[in-house]
Amino acid sequence: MKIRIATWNVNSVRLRVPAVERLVDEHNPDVLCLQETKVQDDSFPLKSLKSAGFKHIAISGQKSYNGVAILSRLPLEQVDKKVWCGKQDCRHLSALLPGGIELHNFYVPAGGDIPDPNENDKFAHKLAFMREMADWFGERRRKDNKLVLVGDLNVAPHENDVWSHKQLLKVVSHTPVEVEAMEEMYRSHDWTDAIRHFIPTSEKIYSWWSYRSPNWSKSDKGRRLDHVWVTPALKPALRHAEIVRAARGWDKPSDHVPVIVNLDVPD
DNA sequence: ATGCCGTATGATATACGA
Repeated sequence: MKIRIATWNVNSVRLRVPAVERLVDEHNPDVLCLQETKVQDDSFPLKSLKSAGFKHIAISGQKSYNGVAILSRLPLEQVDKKVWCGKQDCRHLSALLPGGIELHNFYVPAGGDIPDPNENDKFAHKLAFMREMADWFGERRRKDNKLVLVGDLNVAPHENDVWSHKQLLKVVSHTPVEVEAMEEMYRSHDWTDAIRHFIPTSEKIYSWWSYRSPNWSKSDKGRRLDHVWVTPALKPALRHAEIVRAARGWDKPSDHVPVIVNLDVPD
């Protein structure tokens, strides 16, 4: 069974319905995980997105901040959300897909400006969130677990996941303590970074470009914050990965672009 | 080091993003 899974931080789903429709037209994902939907569940644009082809939709949203959703052409079972760091802040949704694939969609806290957990509660929250993720998956580690973890993880781990490793070493998203926390997450279930599985670490790739820099493409000061990971049981199923860079240049763009992975799972 | 811009909100300034 072939399945095409995408993740996209849309920065307001209500403003991005036309962009989602365009992604469907041009890239046709079977499953699309959204972050930063920024809307309460009763105002989610359910009808428009069902019309776009996603019959099965799971949402977890709140007013103004955060919010995640899973849009799917395929049935979703065992939809669940977990409380992380004791907060009900709509940063996670999971569901079981056909083929026994357990999908987890995350929006990891951005972490604020100051990369010091003693001075900045948001940075402390980010590190605690990542450690809790590592612990949670570590406790559930099984050789045959078919897990896919996607989302805006708000960390660009490799040197070539940012436009300038040296200039971003003290900038939240690329600091050594965050990279170490992410490596602890990788180890928790021996995850494979599906994007870097296909694109060597020698090549610079990004999934986010700030709204604040005009001429984002020419200056190209991006970071790779959006990820798709799979557990060892799914590594042989990996077929293709792509980052839809062009989406940053669409009308009314998000500052993040979609990241898509193809899997071929034995029936 | 700063500003740059976009989004949401009992809004016309503020919080947040990263």
